[in-house]
Amino acid sequence: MDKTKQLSESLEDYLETILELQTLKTVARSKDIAEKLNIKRGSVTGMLKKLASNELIDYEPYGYVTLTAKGKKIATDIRNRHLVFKDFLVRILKIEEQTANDAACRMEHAMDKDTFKRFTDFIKFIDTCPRCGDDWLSAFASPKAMDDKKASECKACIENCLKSVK
Amino acid sequence: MDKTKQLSESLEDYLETILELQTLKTVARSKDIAEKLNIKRGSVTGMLKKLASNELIDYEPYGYVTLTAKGKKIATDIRNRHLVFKDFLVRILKIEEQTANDAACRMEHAMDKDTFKRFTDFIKFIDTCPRCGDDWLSAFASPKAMDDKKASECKACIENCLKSVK
DNA sequence: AAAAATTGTTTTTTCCGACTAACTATCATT
DNA sequence: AATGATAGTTAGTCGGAAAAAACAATTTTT
Repeated sequence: MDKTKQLSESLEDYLETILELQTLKTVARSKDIAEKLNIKRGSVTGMLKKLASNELIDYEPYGYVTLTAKGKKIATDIRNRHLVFKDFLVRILKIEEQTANDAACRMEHAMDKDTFKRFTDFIKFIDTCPRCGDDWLSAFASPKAMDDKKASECKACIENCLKSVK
Repeated sequence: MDKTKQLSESLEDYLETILELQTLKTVARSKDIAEKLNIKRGSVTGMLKKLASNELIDYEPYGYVTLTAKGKKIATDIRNRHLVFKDFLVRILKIEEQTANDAACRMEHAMDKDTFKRFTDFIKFIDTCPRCGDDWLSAFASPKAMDDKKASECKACIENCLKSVK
């Protein structure tokens, strides 16, 4: 069992899709996989075989596809990455839904495990540290955020922040 | 001139590498490109032809490779993305140099232009807003960052922050 | 300038992941 | 149970990107 072996982005996407279908519609059908991934039905079979040969899914011709424990772990992992990046893009950077989703789809493959962990920690930090509350987030989101600010404004802002944590 | 045409990640990596070599060693040699990208010499030639046919580099067999204006713009763009991500990973998330570099290599292809702009704005915001100074960064970096904090600690922290901006 | 070493190219092969088209199994309807 | 519709599979092809091996040009060394 070679833990160092890692999947192509493509195979990761299949796993993610299968997980999604499996939870959404209780079962993953080849046709739906094709639809979600925007590829043709015929392309799916071969990939399913590949996933099966890696013991990531249970699959036999004409049968339904289900994730193995191993496959589910990976799939859940990737979905999680997707959600974290999308959340970051939408909630913090204020990127529009669909654009964020597309970017998240690519970002989810880009970080090693440790780096991703660190990233999630950072988001959590932002979400819990009182020095970056909602007002802070909106300050960034506001159009004039990047303009020069007078020190006085900053002072007022921090005083306000201080009040809210008393 | 089809502006919507976009390059594969692979071709983008070639451009980035050529730019790097060009600035580092004044000239990009096929062999060095291969080395940087960890591929064999023989694979480079074909890609150079492709880049040349897209008018992104000036290239003729056995000659040196240089970026055209068009190619240089793209290359600079990508290098910029690389640097921004790497800086974020190293300076803010405190990821180790080499790991950060690898992740940046992948992230640099993942965001559309607007999303990336927004990301850089966010970093700039973090770097200029007095509510997130160096002490704030270290607070995240410190091992106990993610532990629960007493409100009193937070209060003291913000008071400190306030002082420094007076 | 000739020999040797280095660098660049060509050609052929391989792998991956998709497509098309034809075929087969399964399901739904009557 | 027969018919047709839907879903899944097979087989062959293609494009992209890299590899390997053989060859050609260019430098370097002497």
